[in-house]
Amino acid sequence: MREGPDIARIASLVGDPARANMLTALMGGTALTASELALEAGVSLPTASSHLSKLMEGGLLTLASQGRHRYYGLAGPQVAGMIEAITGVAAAVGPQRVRPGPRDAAMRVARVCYDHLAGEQAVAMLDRLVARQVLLRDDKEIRLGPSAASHFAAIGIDVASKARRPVCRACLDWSVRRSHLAGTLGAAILDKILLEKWARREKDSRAVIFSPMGRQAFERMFLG
Amino acid sequence: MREGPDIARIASLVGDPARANMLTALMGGTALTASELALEAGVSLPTASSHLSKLMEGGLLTLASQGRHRYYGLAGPQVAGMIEAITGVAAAVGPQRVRPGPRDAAMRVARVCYDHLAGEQAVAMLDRLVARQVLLRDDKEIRLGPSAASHFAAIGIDVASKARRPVCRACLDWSVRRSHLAGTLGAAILDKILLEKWARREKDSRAVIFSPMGRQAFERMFLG
DNA sequence: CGCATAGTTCGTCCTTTATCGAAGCATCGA
DNA sequence: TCGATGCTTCGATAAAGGACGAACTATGCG
Repeated sequence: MREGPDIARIASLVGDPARANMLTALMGGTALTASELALEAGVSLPTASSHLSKLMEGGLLTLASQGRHRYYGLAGPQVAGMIEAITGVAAAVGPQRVRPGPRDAAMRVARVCYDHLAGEQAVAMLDRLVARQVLLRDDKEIRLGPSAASHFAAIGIDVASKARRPVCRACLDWSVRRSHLAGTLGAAILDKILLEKWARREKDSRAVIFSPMGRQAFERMFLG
Repeated sequence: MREGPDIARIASLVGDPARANMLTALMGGTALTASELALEAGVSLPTASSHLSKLMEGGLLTLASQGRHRYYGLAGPQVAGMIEAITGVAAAVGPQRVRPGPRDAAMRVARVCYDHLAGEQAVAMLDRLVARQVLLRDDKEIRLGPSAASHFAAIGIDVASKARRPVCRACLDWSVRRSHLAGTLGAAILDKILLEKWARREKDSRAVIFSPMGRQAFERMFLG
């Protein structure tokens, strides 16, 4: 009964625990089926289906049907950004969660944030790239340094801006409370990490686990 | 029953229409009393009071008691950023609101976004400052240009970074879908506009109305 | 064609919570 | 000290919406 966009409608979609768990799961970047999301949210299939249709109707999800599988994914970076913003507030406002647990510890070290790497590793990487002046940062803004093109070309990443999306963007890390690298460059680096099998995705989690070899390679490449 | 920060808890706080209206009202940047917020949200005083204590408990608001008045305000820029992010998704997802109305038209032109200016005017200003190289922008990142210090000093704004907050930050405008200027510089410019009485705040709204004289002065200063 | 798997729809139960009137505190002004 | 105003707490009511089992639809496989 007031102005502007219907913010309560969107927020209440995220405000249900089952739906919040689904959205959080989808922050991993890969689309999931209804059954997987039901498991993830800890509800029955019918319940999950009902939630999913609400999220669809609200425009927060996209649906890709492949045979008898229906893959649900986040509707876009804007939605992902909103989830991260809410996560940030939730983390800042109340460490009233007890039991950090081993799952959370791994998440703090390295995890996927929609399409790029987040966590302590990612924050350290950005710090190092800035210290070496591959990237330049003024406060929270990041841009490419003079040596960036050749530096990333050497490891097979083309830094020439192609998409409408910014090449590098700062993304506030909810666990460390400092920025890590997002944007197409952040996404490309995560691709590289997984392609080279330096790390693997933990099943049913956003956590990213580096192998000992992979960690060395990553550190040589980005933290050296 | 899963990982990380309790995002559903925060989102459900914003997910109630009455509370959403209150938070939207507080995006104006000024703290308001419980009665004002009750009016704003269209609910009775007891109902508003109940909502406010929930928002307080959730850590989204701060409270300043002055005599028998109790002023509620947003807990900080992080909360404001979250609200803007949700607003952005809501605006992108569904222009299913009919009746844009005169209120909304004014809002699109110029409005307050927590502590800085947003809307078409603000977007135009940022564009112009970038074109004149007072500010430099790479994609979505903004930093000061060489002439920035002297340029802003001339109109009484000290650009030397003092607070922990970044001097300039990009903030995505939900109506125009492009960035405007936030950060301490954005806040200082809004202060200037109101101090010089180039514009006034519309009562009970985030809209900012420029006077004819004020508009000229503003354009001379920032769009010239 | 028939069975198995993936998913949605329907009907019903039940918890959650938003709402307001009335009464209770607290602070100000005289 | 005594109203008056601003706000909160209490108690009762009503409505919204989340949960699941059972039945239904659709796709794939043999």
